This record gives sequence, structure tokens and C-alpha cells, in this order.
Amino acid sequence: MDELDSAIVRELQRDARQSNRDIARKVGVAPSTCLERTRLLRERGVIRGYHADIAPSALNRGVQALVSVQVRPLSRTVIDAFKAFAAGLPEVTAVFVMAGSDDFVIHVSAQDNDRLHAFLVDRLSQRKEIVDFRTSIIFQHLAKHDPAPLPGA
Amino acid sequence: MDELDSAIVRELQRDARQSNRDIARKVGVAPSTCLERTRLLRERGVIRGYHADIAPSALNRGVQALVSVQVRPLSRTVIDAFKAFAAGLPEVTAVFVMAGSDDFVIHVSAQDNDRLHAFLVDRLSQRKEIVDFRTSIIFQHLAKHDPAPLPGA
DNA sequence: CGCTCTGCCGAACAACGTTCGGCGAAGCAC
DNA sequence: GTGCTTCGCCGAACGTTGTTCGGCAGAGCG
Repeated sequence: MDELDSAIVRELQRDARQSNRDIARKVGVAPSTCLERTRLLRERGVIRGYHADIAPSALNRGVQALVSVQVRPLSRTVIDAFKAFAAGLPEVTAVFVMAGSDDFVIHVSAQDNDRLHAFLVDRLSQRKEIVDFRTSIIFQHLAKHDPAPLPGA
Repeated sequence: MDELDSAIVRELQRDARQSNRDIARKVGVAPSTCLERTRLLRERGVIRGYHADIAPSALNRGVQALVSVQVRPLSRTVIDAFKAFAAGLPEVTAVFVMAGSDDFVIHVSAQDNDRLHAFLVDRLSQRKEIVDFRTSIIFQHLAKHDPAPLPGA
């Protein structure tokens, strides 16, 4: 992970669909070199994939929420099972396994408030290991897809 | 947003760096048609961008947390200012503007616990509009980059 | 000093992106 | 039904790109 790798990664974070030649030119190496570096980054697991960022409303996901969940007992079995369950639900877009008073935070999106409510009542609250959950609606969601490098790192 | 558009979007969510020809073949149209559709999706704002998914540890972001923040007074001025402030910090990877008992949830990542703590104490708690914040460490973060379509949507 | 290894380069060829003219189906007025 | 218009898809063509590979230069080392 030298400076060249970082530069390539930064470019791919910014725009994953620009041509390898463009990236090579921007980072100052030959296209073949850039391609080989990218291949290695992928192989090493640094680059995990390339994904289009889609407007949620276009996917009929106009309403988003964060759901904090407590499960009991706090055993590996229960945690893994709930994690797999949550990750498998189509309304769930992300699962955070947490330390602190909540065991999970689940990022959920649905077409409208009614369907969000139905999801919570019909799907989520069915699970017996859940002892409590709180839902907070998301008004806005700003994601940084090309974060500035950390200071002093 | 017909079935063809959806199929193209799905493919680009799955792998944004596959060739236009591959996508065209998978969704069953000519490459030129696929390209035109993709161009329109981008123009309409359905596709907002293409980004590489990078392993956080490779970016020196081994520790992640969700920070729930309350600010006062709850005016547009204060909310917008804090949102811009948070989004500008390099440790911040996402900002959620919330309804409910918390006004913001901030997704933060740092190199280690010390630097996370330093960030919270030196940067975040400096802001006078913050009346309270709670930090929860993230053990695991599962993100679904190609979510299954919503049922009945 | 000479050897080896590593990583970068440039050329070559197959594959690709992108444009454009044309064509067929759908919708509509009459 | 018939003629007209419009729209979206197709396939060909051309410039550009991805990908491979042989070679070379510099670093490290004995």
C-alpha cells in the first residue's frame, strides 16, 4: 500500500467507471502498470468491489430508518442467527453489530411509512430473541464516497 | 424505470466495472441500447455515481463507531451548520439527519481507539450547539450493495 | 562486481465504447 | 383499415481501450 496504490484507490473511490488509461495518466504510470496494481489490490482484498450508487427513491425506497435492536441471550449463536436473519431481509440495506446498550443497528428502507411499519411489526418483531427495538426515521443521509485521508495516518 | 432499466441498475450495483457489452448481453439488448439507457439513468439522477468499495483497514480506519448527537436550538441554521461541519471532517464517513430523540447519527472511523477518542474529545465536543452525544463502537458492518428488490413494489 | 529479483514500460492485438443511419412496431387521426 | 409520425432498438463502423508479454533498468545482496 504505497503512494501509488493509494492514488489508484482514491481514483476508483471517486469514479469506479473511468478507464484504466485515465487512472494511469492521473497517477502518472503506464496503463499496464496501473492495471497490474489494480489487480493486486483486488487480490489482496483492499478493493472489495465496485458498485453503482443509486438514488433510493428510484428503487422505491423513499423512507429510511435506523432500528436499534436488543437481543437476548447475548450468545454467539443468537447474535449470528439474528445477523443472518436481518441481512437476508430485502428491506435491510445494512447491519451494524454494536457494542454498547444496543446490540444491533439496522439500516432499513421501504417504499413508504406504511410499509416500513408493516415490516417492523410483521417481520422484525416476530423474532423471539428481540427484547426491545427503537426505530428512528432518517430525514437525510449524506454518504462520503471518497473520504479525505485521515490526518497523521 | 421499466424492467430493462431495473436490470441494468441491478447489474451496475453488483459490479460497476463490468463492460457495457457484458451488461447488454445479460439483460438481453444490444450494447448501443444498453449504453443509451445507462446514459439516461445517469442524466435522470437514478445513477448517482460509481464507487470502489475499499476495506476500511486498508485506509487506516480499523475502528468504527456510530455517534448519536443532540444539538440545540433545533433551528435550520444550527442543523445545516452542524451537518456541514460533520460532513467536512475526515473521520466522518456518513451523516444521518434524524427524527426522534437524536438529531444526528454520525458514522465515524479512525485508525485506533485512541484516535477515535481524540476525535470525539478534540473535534466533536468543541461544538457549542451539541448538548449531548453518545458513542457506540461498531464490531461489524455488513453492507448490502445489491439489495434484493422490495416485495410488492 | 556480477547475479537475481522486482516492478515498470511500450508495443501489439483482441475487445470495447460510442456514434449514427436505418428499420420496425406502436400510437393516432381520419 | 390506411397512412403518418414517433420512439426505441439494432448493427455496422471507427477510434479507443483492456490485456498480455518480452524486455529493461534499478535495487538488493553476496
